[in-house]
Amino acid sequence: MKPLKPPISPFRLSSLLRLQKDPTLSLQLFQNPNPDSNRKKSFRHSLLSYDFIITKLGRAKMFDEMEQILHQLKQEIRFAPAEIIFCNVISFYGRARLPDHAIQTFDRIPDFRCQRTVKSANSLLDALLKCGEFEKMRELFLGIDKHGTPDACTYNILIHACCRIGSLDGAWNVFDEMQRRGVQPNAVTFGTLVHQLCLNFRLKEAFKLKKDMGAYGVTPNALVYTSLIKGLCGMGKLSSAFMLKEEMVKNKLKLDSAVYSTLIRALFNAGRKEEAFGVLEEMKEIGCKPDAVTYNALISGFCKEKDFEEAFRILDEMVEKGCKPDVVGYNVIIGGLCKEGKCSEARDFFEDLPRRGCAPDVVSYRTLFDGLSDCMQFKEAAVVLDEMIFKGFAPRPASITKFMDGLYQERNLELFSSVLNSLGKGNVVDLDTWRMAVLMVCKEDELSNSSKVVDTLMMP
DNA sequence: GTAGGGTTAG
Repeated sequence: MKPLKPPISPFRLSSLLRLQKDPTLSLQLFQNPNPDSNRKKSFRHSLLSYDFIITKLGRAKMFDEMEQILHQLKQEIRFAPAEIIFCNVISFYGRARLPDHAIQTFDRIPDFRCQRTVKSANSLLDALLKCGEFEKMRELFLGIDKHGTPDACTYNILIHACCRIGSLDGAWNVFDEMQRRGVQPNAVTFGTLVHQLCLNFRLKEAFKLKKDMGAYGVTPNALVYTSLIKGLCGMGKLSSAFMLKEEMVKNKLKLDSAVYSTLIRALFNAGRKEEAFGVLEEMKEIGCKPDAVTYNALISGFCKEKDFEEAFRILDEMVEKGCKPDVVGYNVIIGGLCKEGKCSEARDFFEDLPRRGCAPDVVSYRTLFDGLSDCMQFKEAAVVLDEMIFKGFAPRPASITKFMDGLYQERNLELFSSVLNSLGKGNVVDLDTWRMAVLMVCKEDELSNSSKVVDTLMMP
């Protein structure tokens, strides 16, 4: 007879949950902590366990399961959950572009015997920003006093929102407004503004702001420096960028992989590959581990040089060094191969992604679709299109136009009609593209006589 | 782990 395992304690469960990487296994553990036990008495989960499981499910976008746990948490009268749990849930929904879910979560916080403060309001503001719901952001901000006094974080999100819509003037207005309200700008405020100035190639103003920060009692941190370094690199001022890196060292700021990835990319773009390897060496010397972004910069560099052998070698090196290649790196290779007309190889590589433990994302599909389309491999492109629509992704409108135009040039009526069908079903075509397709059909007698195509177009 | 930076596509 198998010896009975002693039942697991809530405390032990929470530490198991913390260590469990797989969200599905975590959920099983949470729902059935004592599989051997016959006791059907419900397990008294700790608040920490709830916290862990909700975070894991949210990160994995397993929202139905997460909502189920939240429902269970609501029934627990033993404790009142901390607000941070809801802040996290709101930001998960924001990242997943589900603004209504984010709003609902915020509205229901009091049902959990938890007091809302400006923190969850800020989380919602940021989630709405990520979803591009600017009108809803405005609404929330106007009524934010119900939940607390706007703090630096609130204003920083608003500044970020202004930057997103390209209004630096608006950002400065918020910057002034926060000071009128007695809220001091902090490192994040300046980091956001400097970054935006650099994006707009307004380096001079960015550097002036870096200097002016001191008057607010804020010193430039690594993020401010990284923005400036990237800005300089973008203007081709590499030696200034390197000088800034040395200034970071002088100011005892830790150099991280972000700084180095920027420099490596810039060196490759400037055709100074050898120096890029020198930078990589320096990283090793100071104990800064290259991460996926660093390696991706190298992969991108090699792809631009059409040196795919080296690009693939970097992938191997990543695996060797224990750095998991990510979807961005794979997308770079797919795009690079397509650009060189090697779209069959790109497709083979794309199909190999699952085996390599990577799920293709919307960029992977779009890149491959565009590549096949450019190579006139319309049949293959159509297969990719169907698959991406099935996955809930959509091609860029310009890609569809180009693709349909190619089919039209080839007089490939059959594929034209079946693609229209897919596009209609997937509901991924905007009105302009649809109009263009109709026009193309009508212009072509041979095609317009085909009732099959007309039927497709008439479809609701 | 309420907010800001680095790699891809556009």
